[in-house]
Amino acid sequence: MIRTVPKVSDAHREQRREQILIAAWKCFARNGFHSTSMADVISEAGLSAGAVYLYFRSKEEIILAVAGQVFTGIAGRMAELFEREPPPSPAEVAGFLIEQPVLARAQTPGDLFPLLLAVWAEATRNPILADLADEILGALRQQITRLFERWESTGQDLRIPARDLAPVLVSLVQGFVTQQALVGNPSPETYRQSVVALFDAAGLGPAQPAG
Amino acid sequence: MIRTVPKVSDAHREQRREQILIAAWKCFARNGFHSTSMADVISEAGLSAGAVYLYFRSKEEIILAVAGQVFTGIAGRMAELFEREPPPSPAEVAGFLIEQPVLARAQTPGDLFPLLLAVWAEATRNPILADLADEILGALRQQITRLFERWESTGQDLRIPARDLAPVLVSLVQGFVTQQALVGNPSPETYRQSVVALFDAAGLGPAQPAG
DNA sequence: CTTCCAAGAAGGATCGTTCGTTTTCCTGCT
DNA sequence: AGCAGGAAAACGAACGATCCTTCTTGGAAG
Repeated sequence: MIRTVPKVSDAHREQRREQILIAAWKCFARNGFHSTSMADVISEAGLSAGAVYLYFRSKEEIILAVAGQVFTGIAGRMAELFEREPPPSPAEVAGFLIEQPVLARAQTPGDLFPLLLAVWAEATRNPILADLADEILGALRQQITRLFERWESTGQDLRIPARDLAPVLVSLVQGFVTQQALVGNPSPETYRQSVVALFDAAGLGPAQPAG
Repeated sequence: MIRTVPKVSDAHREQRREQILIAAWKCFARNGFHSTSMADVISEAGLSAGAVYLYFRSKEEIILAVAGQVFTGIAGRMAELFEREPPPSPAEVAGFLIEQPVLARAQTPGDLFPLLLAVWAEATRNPILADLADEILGALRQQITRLFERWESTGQDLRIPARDLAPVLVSLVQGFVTQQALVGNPSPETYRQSVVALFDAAGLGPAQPAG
């Protein structure tokens, strides 16, 4: 009986997909989704057109894969924060949330921040990305909300409904990414300090751990 | 002597340009810059290809014109705030800055917020737009900074350097626009109240208008 | 009649994708 | 162990579609 055996292992196959995604990431970060051609991605990956289309069905599929990595990559970085005990203060939460994209930026193949702006813009018109953005953003807000509620349950006074304050935290991150991508400042340190100082002044600190 | 007389007045000519820009605005807000074809703009304007190219040299020129309107339109709305006497508190400034894009959104031909995301994304790779963004954002920050300094000079305590707090205010607006464009919430009222409450709690209120 | 605006078909270029061919590498037999 | 067979992977030229732009033609206004 004749059995067809995979030419290369699944691991190798997954590695090839990663190679293509990294190339696409670089191109998309540099020129956005619609100004990079498949020829750009193919050239950056050092492969041929036919090879790339063995691993991805279309350009759209590559876009969705990269955008998905961007979303889940950043969201995944936040996970640790939400498990902390005792619950950190809003000032600490804000400081942490601002730090993460900066750390992620240093580890990505292409500049994360312009790519993030491209993903947000694309999510306003691509239904699949819109659903993903809704899911990720909703989960992030909900986890921040729960963190605030836990913080309140330790006897602290939030003064603002937790679910209303969460989007403000998210804004502070999104706005920082936007301004950094657009004009390259303010610096992460300065910005984080200002935000933390604001929350401290609002009685939503301290950075001092309760204990 | 033969003199060439304009067939239509300059006013009419400017009106035609506006007609095309409004059509382009709608298309760009719906599909972004690079996913709308000139055929889309031409069709939306109810004109012919040849006619459109009588008033604009290229698609790029239309993109720059629309993006310029978006930038200067929003920046222009803020102008009144910076003239106020006595200087408004940071809480009032924040509330005002958040309100303006919402008011502008109701007056634009197409949805302003997705278009704004597209403009920001495009500004990260188009040098001309990058310069414009740098100029507009820089001016906005500087005017906010000056407003804070004036507020401090009335004896109030800002607790954070004015030039460091300004980008935080900008972030709160950018983040709100981003979240509204992505998931349609939070509502302007809820968001503005939360931000104002935060600044009030930080001693940067009151939101009560002077007068 | 002259002049200019508008129209829309056509041109030239680029794009995403496919497909026939070549190369590579695993498998099974000698 | 080494060779032959074959299937999968890689290549890259080519295709059809779409894009931006131009240019010729028609018509309206002064």
